Amino acid sequence: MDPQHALSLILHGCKFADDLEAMLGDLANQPQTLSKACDDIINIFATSKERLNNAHHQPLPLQQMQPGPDPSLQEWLKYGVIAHAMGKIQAMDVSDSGKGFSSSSQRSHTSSSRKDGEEKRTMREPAPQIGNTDVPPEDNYTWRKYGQKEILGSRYPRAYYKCTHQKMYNCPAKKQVQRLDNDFNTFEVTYIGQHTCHMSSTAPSIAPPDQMVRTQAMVSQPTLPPPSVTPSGTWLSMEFSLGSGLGSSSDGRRGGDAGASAAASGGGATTGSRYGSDVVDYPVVADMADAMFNSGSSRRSNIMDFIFPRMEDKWEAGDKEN
DNA sequence: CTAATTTGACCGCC
DNA sequence: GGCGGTCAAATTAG
Repeated sequence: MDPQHALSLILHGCKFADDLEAMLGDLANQPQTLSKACDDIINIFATSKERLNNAHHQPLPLQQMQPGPDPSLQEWLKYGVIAHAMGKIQAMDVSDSGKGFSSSSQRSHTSSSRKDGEEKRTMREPAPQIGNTDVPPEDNYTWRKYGQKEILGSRYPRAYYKCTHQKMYNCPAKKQVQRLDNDFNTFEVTYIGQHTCHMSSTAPSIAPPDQMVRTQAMVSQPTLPPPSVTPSGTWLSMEFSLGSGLGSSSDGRRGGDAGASAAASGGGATTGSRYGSDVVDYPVVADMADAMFNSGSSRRSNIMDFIFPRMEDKWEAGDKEN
């Protein structure tokens, strides 16, 4: 129904607002961006209000919003000013204005490690603004996380993966994933060693890193998201799935950090199955939570708490089928 | 129950 | 000695 989409809109608005709050500090010196963000939030809420009021008049399901009726709205949902703002911030942080988010800094350097000639390929993977921001490149291999470490001078931990079939096939392939400290939506992925496991089941074929780069490049293009893939694709959308997953799959997790793993279960693993959960597990959510809630230490739930509890079941019923 | 993730400990290199 | 990388026990998820 439409009200439901209105609700999701509201959630988007809440999230934006929350994100904005978290980024107030960073945006302080960008009044115009702030203003625009406010506009967006206002608009989102206004639109959702309209939706609610005109629910019966013009059903405009979020999933089917085609550019036309509400292009701007769609834009907020897809790329959100805040996302752009963050890009700007990051760009500023990086200290040059040209590069921010979703630029084309695919691979940076290729260096060979000193240890026994193991090849080491490092590449930057800009996390897409659309779809699952949390999912670093997908390379048709399945990885198993075997460690995570705080790296000196980096804000974000580095995660260590090895090929899932390492034991069976003695596959030496490993990779390290780490977010740039000044660019939370850019992953630096380092591949070490080559896969010797060309198994058909999980690893369809030899997938050279290039292919992966292509994949992620495709994903990271904010231009034309495949209409069918991401209905409400946005860097926020996964957080919504997180939200629903959180509420549904767990009635209050263990300690405090329920978010990440819940997101993992709900997050989008596209072709590879495990891979998703591997990486999602310290996803941008956590990252953003870290980066954003740093200042305020406010959880993302203040407003959402009202909304989520009763939305979850609806959502999980219709929205997610994982 | 099995498999994967988490996380502190351990190890080697700089 | 500090740091990055890996191991492995404990824990969690499917």
